[in-house]
Parts: sequence; structure tokens; C-alpha cells
Amino acid sequence: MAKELKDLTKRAENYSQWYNELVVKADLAEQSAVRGCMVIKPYGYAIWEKMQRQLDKMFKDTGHVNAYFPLLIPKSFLSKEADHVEGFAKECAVVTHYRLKNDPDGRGVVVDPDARLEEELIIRPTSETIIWNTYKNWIKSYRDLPILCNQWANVFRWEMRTRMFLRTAEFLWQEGHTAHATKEEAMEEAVRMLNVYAEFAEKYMAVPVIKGVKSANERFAGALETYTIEAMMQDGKALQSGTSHFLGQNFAKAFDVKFINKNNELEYVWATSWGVSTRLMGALIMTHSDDNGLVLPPHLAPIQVVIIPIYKSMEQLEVINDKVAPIVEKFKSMGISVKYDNADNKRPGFKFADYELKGVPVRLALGARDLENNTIEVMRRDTLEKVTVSLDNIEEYVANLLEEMQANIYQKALQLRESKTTTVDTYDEFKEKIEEGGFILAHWDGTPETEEKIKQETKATIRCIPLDGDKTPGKCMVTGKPSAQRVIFARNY
RNA sequence: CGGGGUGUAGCGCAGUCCGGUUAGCGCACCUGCUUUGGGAGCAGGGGGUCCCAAGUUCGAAUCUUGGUACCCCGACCA
Repeated sequence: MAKELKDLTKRAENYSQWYNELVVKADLAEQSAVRGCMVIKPYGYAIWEKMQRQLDKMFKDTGHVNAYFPLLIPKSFLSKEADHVEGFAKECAVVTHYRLKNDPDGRGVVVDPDARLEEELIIRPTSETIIWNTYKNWIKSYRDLPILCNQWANVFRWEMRTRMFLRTAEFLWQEGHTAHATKEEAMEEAVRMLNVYAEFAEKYMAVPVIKGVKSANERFAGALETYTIEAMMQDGKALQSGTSHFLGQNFAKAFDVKFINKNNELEYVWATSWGVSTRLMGALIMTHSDDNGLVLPPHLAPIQVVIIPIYKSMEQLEVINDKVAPIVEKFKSMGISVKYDNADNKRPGFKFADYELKGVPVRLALGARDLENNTIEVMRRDTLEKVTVSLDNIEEYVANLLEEMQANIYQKALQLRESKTTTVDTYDEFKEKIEEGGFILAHWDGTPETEEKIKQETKATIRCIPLDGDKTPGKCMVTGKPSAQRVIFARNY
């Protein structure tokens, strides 16, 4: 019986299949009836909620507020910014009718041809256009600025190929849209939010990221500058985990959003937008999981501690229940989320394996042996180490352990990234190394043509031009032309 | 849209080449007893339009034709 679930542990030649299986078996999500869409199950959603709550707090701490804008966007809005429409047109779902009717010839319903919309509506792939159309009405004077709004929403992009969490047709995200009086202020905002994302990834998700700027090819449609955080998955592929865009005055011009500045002059507004999505769930899963299933960072685990009783009779269970009750209370008072699983319909071994699969950071097991010795067994999910410790001060012991684990899985991920990051100087060496996966630091002449050539020949793209680190100039590995600094190449999800 | 693969019980599959009793196995599910410190054992039980349609045949899960769905690899992907 055990075999079925243990097959999960064989990390398939095919990482995608292994990933899919993990997502389903850890009870995070499943494919829905609609192609490319995903049902996020309660356990998966609980993790997303924890992410949401923390991010939302960080947005508010940096002065932002939440609002909500419509799902449907008039088609004409999308075409107002030329680059923007170019980037999204191919993947938009379009609403053309507003009514169905009973099929006169048969069963079921059909689209009522008389109910055609005068103007088609687009299901938002992102909300810049509808938001800027709205901001136009909100902004008259420099006194109305800045506007620092965020919205939590779903968006829809009709992708050709999807993967749960990493790329689904519909996904949940937050999108911040800000309006500023000056260029400098808007640029600061874009960088500020990039830093918020990086801090969230590293401190809460325990996912090390590289902050950088996108090349022109990879830039957001309609942006002047796109900042990104890039993470490395365990198979060496890159995952773009969050982006923050400096939009310049492009959307202000497209939607004619002007304000009167202090000198009584009419000026276009400066803009940013920034977002992270349920793709972060994918990053979380792919960064830490091991052959026993999910590994969740303590700061985001919906259940941080699970307690499992081991007993031979109901009388014995009663005794354990009494022993555990105050421990549970103590954990709760310390703000540690705890589950006491004394369900009698599963055996302990099953529970052990199941909570490991779900990535619960700490497991405590209490049985007759422990009752005699005043001890408890502690297992940490990251290393799978088991120790038996005294019941006295078990709460503090676990609280410390959780922090240690949070730091440990971050370090582990960081070490993996460093071990899979190489520096190359020639294109031949590059072609060889890219096959091994991982990040490659190389010089590039800064032209889209060279980047495109490398992409065609190696399937690797420039993930970012790093903001931090070595800034030594050099020569492009392909053309030999001057390069300001090394950039990061990788294959990506 | 190209290449490859798969549709048989809730899930995972065998059977298909070479047509032939009542379509089989594992897991899950239900009942009972024994168990419980790493995915329990035994016994009994329930559950099937064999993806759809047409054709060949005395007889089709199996052969033929057409359709369809999903998966993987590409193309695509702020």
C-alpha cells in the first residue's frame, strides 16, 4: 500500500510530472474541468492566505491602500497603449454576448445571437488600462498625488501551455498601481516595491532571490524599466517571482492623465505597477520540497506544529489528551499554530507520512514511553532528524527550532543556488554549461539582437541585470563588444 | 499549431498485438475482529455506458474508420 505514495519520492526524469504529482498529493491543488485552470484546495489556499496577509501588511507599512477595479475591460481601453496591447492581445479571453437562450433544436443553452455586445469586453489580463482610465478622474492637482493603490484580484491569460501554480490561465495576484508627480518619486517607488518583494521572498518564503533589471526583450509591455526578483529552482531553472515596473508617462499619455503642478503647469503623471501571484506558491514548492514531499518554511506553514498521540487503548489516549491540552494552549498563546491530531481512524505511521508530505515543519509524538519519562519526540521536517527531549519547556524548544529551520532552509536554497551559478567568458563554454542548468554570469553587449541569438541557439534568456554584486566591465562573450557588467543567463519556467 | 503518448471502478494500471466463459489487479471505500513508537493484518463486501460514434463479425475492451479528451516534449509565455 505504501508504494503508491512512495513513488512520489522518485524524482522523475521528468521534473514536471514529479512536481504535478507533489502538488496533487500534498493536497494543494488540482486541475479543474476548464483547461488550464486550477482548483486551489483548502490546504493550498491556507498557504496562499498566509502569504497574502504578510504581503498586505508590508504594502500597508509602505503607505499603500487596497481598492478593487472591474474584471471586465472595454476592448478599446486595451488598444490605447501600443506596446501594452501588443504584449497581451494574443492571450485575452473576450466576452462578446450578454445572454444565453434555450437551443431551439435540442437540449441545453446556446449563445443568443441577438445579445451581441456593441463593444466586446476583455477579461482582464492585468489592470493597467482600466485603472488608468479611472485615475484620470481622480487626478487634477499635485495635491491628489501620489496615489498608492493595490488590488487583490484574479486575472486571466489564455496561455498555450499551463502548469499548476507556475502558469495557469486564471491566477490570483496582487497588482499595485501608483501615480506620482515626479519621475524620481515613481522610480523610487518601483525600487521600493522590488525590495519589499525581495524581503518577503527571503524572510518569509526562505527563497533567496536576485534583484535586477530586465533587458528590453523581457520588459513588461508598456514599461520603461522592469525590475525583477529571480529565484532558482532545484533543477537549476530560473523562476521570475515578482516584478515591479517603472511605467514612465506611457499610461498617463495613453489615458490623458494630467495634473497641475506647484508652478501651475499641466504635466503628465508618472506611474509604476508591481505584482506577485500564486506563482509564488510554485516557487515555494520547487525550492524546498524533497523526496518525502513538501517542505514549508515555518513562517508560512498553516500548521507549524502537529502533535500525534501514540496509544494502545482509549484510556491511554485520555491520559495523553490531558497531557497535551496545556501544551496546545501554550503554543497558541505564543502565536504558534498547532494541530493535535488524535483522530482515531488513522494509525500513527500514516499520520507521520501524511504530515511530512504536507510539509508541516515540526512533529511531536507522545506515547506511553514518554509519559513514563516525561519526554516527547520531536521531528524536524527539513532534516527529518528525530530527537527525544524533556517535556519541560518543550514550547520554547520548538519555538527556537522553528526559527532555526527557517534559517536553515534558506541557507540550503542559497547554497544550492551558489553551487549552480557559474561565470563564463566564452560562448562555447556558455553553450556547454547551460546544459547543466543553473545561472550563468556572462558579459553581454546590451543589444536585443545578441540576446535573441543566444535565446535561439541555447534556449537561455537574460534573467536580469543584477543590481548588486560585481560591476566589472568586460567584453560580450558573443560579439566581443564592450559590456558594462555581467548579466545572469538561465533557462526558465 | 508540430512530434510522441494515453483514455478500462474514486485513483493507479493489466488485458488490446493474435476477437471467444461472468473484464481482472493494487490502492481507496464499507462491515467485523485483532492492531496502533514509521504509511496495519486477516476475513467478507459494494462499485464498470471498457472515451464517443459508425462499421466488420455468430461474437468486439480487443479489428477498421471517423471523432473527442487529457498528458508529455516543442512553439508561445508581463
